[in-house]
Amino acid sequence: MQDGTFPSPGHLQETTLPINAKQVRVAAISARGDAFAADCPTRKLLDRIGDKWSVLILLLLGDADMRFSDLKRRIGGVSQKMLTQTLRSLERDGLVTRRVEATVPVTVTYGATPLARDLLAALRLMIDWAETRMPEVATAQARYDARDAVK
Amino acid sequence: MQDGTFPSPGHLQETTLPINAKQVRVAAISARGDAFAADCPTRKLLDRIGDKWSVLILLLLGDADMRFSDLKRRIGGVSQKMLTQTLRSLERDGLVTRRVEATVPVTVTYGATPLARDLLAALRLMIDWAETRMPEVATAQARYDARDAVK
DNA sequence: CAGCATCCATGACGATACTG
DNA sequence: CAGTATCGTCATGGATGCTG
Repeated sequence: MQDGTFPSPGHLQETTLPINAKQVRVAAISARGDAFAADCPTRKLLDRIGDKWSVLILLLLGDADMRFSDLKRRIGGVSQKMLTQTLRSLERDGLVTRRVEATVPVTVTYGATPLARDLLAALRLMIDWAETRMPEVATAQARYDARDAVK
Repeated sequence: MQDGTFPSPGHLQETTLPINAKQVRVAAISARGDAFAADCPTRKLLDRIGDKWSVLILLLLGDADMRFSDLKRRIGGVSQKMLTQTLRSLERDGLVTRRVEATVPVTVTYGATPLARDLLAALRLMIDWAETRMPEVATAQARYDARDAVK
């Protein structure tokens, strides 16, 4: 607590009066949401993007609306529980729409919202990087491990 | 803009264990690198991007080289253990450089590699989305929770 | 300053069984 | 078909103490 560089976490950014220059700087950044501050809600977004399935789901729904079973079939290794859970979270965040048709059995179709479509540009760039630069990462890992093994 | 297809680096391997025969077939059929297959190495990249601190670290190092203590000070809430651990992983992946100066006490400076700089474009787009669209997400959450509370 | 080693709580996640 | 409910496991990551 004596390092006191950041305002104590636990609450959303408050209207605490800046006392010194450092806090003024932090406050200025926070005006737009500072992902580096521990108490910024942006962290929640990173956590969401960071979970195991959100990105894959969004990428699929970015191409076309899909039914639950289609998503499950398309995403290798996802459990029914996690697919449901992740879809609920994405729906809650306003990134995914859920449409229910009262057929028998019931038909549920998911889609990406306009909000999600803007995010998709970034996600596609990310996946694109991952798929094209993967060999370089593998090479770097091999070299690191080799050097590590020698020692 | 979006073509819906990913460039094919053609890095299909059978090193990871498949879940069942059907998924093996799916992975084998897809001529393009398919991030949706359970055994695609791209998943590993997503996991890395997805951990709690990698993105924040990379974003900081994308702006300027930084020392360990600077990173720790700048990233709110990160523990020394996780900062070290994440930096090691990033270094192993060839995304971060580590330079040690034999001063007393020792000085360690981290930086982003060219490989990481290409990824940074995507990460910045992502953070930018998060920081600007956060209000819309918050609104969506509030509405979802309200509807949920009624029932 | 920049770590490493250890203990431990949390919760993310998978497997399984059941339902409208 | 598209879930809900429950249980168990395991990795993530925080707290703490020690070091060159």
